[in-house]
Amino acid sequence: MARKRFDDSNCSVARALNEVGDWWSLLIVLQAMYGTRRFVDFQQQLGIAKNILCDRLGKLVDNQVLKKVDVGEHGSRFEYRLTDKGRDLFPVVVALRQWGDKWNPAPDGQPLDLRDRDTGQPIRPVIVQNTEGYALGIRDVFVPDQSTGEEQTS
Amino acid sequence: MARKRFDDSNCSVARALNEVGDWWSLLIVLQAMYGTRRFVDFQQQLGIAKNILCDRLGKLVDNQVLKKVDVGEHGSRFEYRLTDKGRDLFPVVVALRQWGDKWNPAPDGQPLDLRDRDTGQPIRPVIVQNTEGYALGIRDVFVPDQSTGEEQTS
DNA sequence: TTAATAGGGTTGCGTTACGAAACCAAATTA
DNA sequence: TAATTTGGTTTCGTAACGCAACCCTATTAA
Repeated sequence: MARKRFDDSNCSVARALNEVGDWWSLLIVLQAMYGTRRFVDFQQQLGIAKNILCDRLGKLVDNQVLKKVDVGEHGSRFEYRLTDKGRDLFPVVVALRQWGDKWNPAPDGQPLDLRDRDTGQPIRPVIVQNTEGYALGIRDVFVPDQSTGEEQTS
Repeated sequence: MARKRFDDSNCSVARALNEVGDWWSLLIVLQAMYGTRRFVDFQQQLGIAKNILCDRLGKLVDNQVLKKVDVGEHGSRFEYRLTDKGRDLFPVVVALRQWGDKWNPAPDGQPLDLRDRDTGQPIRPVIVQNTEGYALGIRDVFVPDQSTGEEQTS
């Protein structure tokens, strides 16, 4: 049977995964954040098959994560650029990177650290915060019951 | 040919996606964060085929995102519980949820909001921050050149 | 004490997606 | 005019997905 889709799921995580939840899409977005814009560059930097890249770029454009721009310059006719929606995946990608660095450190070297362009300082770990900015763990949050507004035990 | 794997990739995002980058794994982790622990509960709440669930739970246990606990109580013999590594995916999941809520809002209702158990206030959007706590976008960060320590243009 | 039920899987099998290589076409460049 | 480059599409073998059916062990009900 067909692979399950989550387009109409009432879970926003599922809907998000429906757009960027496959093997390649997030990596393409990551490359785009590094500045990659052209088809061949994505292909070479990711080592992805062209038909798959084609498919993913198309879907990402359909989902408005990327936009396809026609640039009539010297052989490279199109560029794929991040939209605001795509750029908004920055915290997701950074959080995922930090998780990977922490729990599956690269065998051969130091983790890639991102730094603040202004100060040159490393960035903070991405965390969930309450309104005062304090870190929250899983047990520190709850989902309010829609009907009563009361706290419910998870 | 075999599906591409990223086990030994020097990119930590790729290594992270290798563990939780498929359609179901992150949703399983999400359910676990909601408190689900037993096989049948995962199955019913996610609507996932049993063999797929079996496979994913096994991989998540192999990757130490979940741990399988033998509980000899009244028919339910095993529980799958988050490890510290699994709990550390909290910011990733929350960031993904917020992205999904923002850009693909549920057709039928309000977004699920998480609240601070202590104050009852909604949580903040997950962002990337510099050492002072200020928000950073893609263009505000750079990857220092390993050899020189100099800033490089992205 | 046997039968029924529930939890947790495994097996088969058809459908779909993935991925490498080959092929294609428009636009440049040599 | 020929050779490249960019951006694709096609073909086809392999791997993964997903449903249904079956299986085994404990527990509960009759």
